[in-house]
Amino acid sequence: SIPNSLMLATNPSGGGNVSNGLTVGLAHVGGGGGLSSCSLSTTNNSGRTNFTNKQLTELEKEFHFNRYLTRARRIEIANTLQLNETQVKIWFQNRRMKQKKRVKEGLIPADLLSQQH
Amino acid sequence: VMILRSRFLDARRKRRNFSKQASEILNEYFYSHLSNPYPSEEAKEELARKCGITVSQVSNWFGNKRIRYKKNIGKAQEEANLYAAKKAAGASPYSMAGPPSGTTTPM
DNA sequence: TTGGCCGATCAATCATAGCT
DNA sequence: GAGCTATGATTGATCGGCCA
Repeated sequence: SIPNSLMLATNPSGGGNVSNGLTVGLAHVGGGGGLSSCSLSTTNNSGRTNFTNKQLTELEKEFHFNRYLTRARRIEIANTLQLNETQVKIWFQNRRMKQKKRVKEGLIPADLLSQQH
Repeated sequence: VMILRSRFLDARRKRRNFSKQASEILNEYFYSHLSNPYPSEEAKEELARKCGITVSQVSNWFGNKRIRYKKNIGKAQEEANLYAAKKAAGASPYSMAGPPSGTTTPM
């Protein structure tokens, strides 16, 4: 009867990181030399993927070109970057929220939110 | 963990701890709403205004606070008691509008 | 009914502040 | 100044709600 209590890690609007099956690329956080310039992302024990610099750079590049992805483009990017479609979709979703937040805080011009290529 | 990424200008590098007064206000709210430590957007705005920080910072603070409180309830209990006592004493210079919904033994 | 998006949040991690 | 803890910020991913 206390749905919003922190007890049992429940919360009002979901969230939480129940480890899912995402295991793209190498399935371990390399100990020593795993530089992010590698093309394959790694996944830590909690299931969180560590995107590589290359993947992030490409995703950013694509985002600046277009904030929304078509299904076809998503598949293309996923294949190119060796990520799955969901990861690409979620990345763009998070990226849009990040941009929105920055606009709200006046860190970047608002007209970026309406730009479309 | 060697993922350096291109975060050279990461805002994390310039962080400043909030003022003691701001922390007091946030903690006061948190511990008086322990059963539901999820402030509404309006409450966040009011907290942000009173603390002199942004709404995002308020959200970050509550996100961190909830997680860290859960991770160490025992340690936090001490802090909880402190704010509970303050509340009981009525010495709440940073009172928020709206009804508190917390207790000291939830979560 | 299905899939994408939004908004809020979680959880892990990063990087710095601050104390010993 | 080194070492360690506290703390604010970031971000991949999840959850519920909304909509076409």
